[in-house]
Amino acid sequence: MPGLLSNHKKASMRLSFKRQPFDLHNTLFSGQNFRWRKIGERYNGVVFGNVVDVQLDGDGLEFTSYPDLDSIMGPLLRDYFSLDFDIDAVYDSISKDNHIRVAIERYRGMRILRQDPWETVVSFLCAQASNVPRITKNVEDMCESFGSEIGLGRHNYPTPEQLASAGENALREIGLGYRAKFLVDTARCVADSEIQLTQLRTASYDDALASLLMLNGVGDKVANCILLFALDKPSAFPVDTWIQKMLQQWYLGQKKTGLKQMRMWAQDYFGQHAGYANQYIFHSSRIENKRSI
DNA sequence: GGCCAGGTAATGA
DNA sequence: TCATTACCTGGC
Repeated sequence: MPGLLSNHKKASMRLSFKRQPFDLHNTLFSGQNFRWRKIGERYNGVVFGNVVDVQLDGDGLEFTSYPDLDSIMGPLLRDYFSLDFDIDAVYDSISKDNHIRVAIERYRGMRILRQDPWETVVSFLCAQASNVPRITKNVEDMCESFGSEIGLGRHNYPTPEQLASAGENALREIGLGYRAKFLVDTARCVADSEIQLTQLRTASYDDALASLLMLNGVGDKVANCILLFALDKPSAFPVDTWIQKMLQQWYLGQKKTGLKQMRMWAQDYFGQHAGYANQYIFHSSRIENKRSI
């Protein structure tokens, strides 16, 4: 159903980007965010409290938004999609060997989104020991049950206050399992301003990591996802089971090292944009694995 | 019908 | 510090 928003807004807006590679599909479906849906040639998602509908248009991104004006959403989406980010410079800096070069070549243009900190905390608390279909369902159910309705059939993430007052049992009822307690505990911390997530954008990597680790249910992996996808920490390097396997296969062999040690090794090896290397290794390993099943 | 998921916290050595 | 294990639930 293309033109989903056409009853509400006829105008659309186009954001151009300067001939840098941009792979919209793999950006939206590489496990950074779980709220985008492919509808025909277009992508429908919820960002900044709006239902947004986007499509690639040559070297530009065409979109419509509801309820806010496109002119307000334009700059926000330009930032969200990192359209002005010099991705080629990053490729140069992380191209340390053929493994990573092949991964980059395969998914050239896949970008790391600059997401809302709170939403990213919630997403990756839901993601632990789970899988993409289930995470997607959990997140959507949570938004429908506890988040405010926008219209066009979509809801916002619950705010920290909404999630805290929902309570652990209600979250278990919609299938979050043991993650329910982590979500409620963390929501309370944020609602009570025991942690200022957005301020962590200007903190150092080490300080922001230490702050996030104080949240119940946030360990090294989840914290690094939040740092990379929402808190402007390009060297963040989340080590999950996929990354672990690939690092062992490509670089470290089977010798046993702790996950944190692997993370630090990779940050040292790939440098200040290690997070981009992580995203390409993760995505290619997942696609490869799917093919072999 | 099991096994294992984009982990973490709580144990016990 | 390091290795184990319980924890919810649902894909596959």
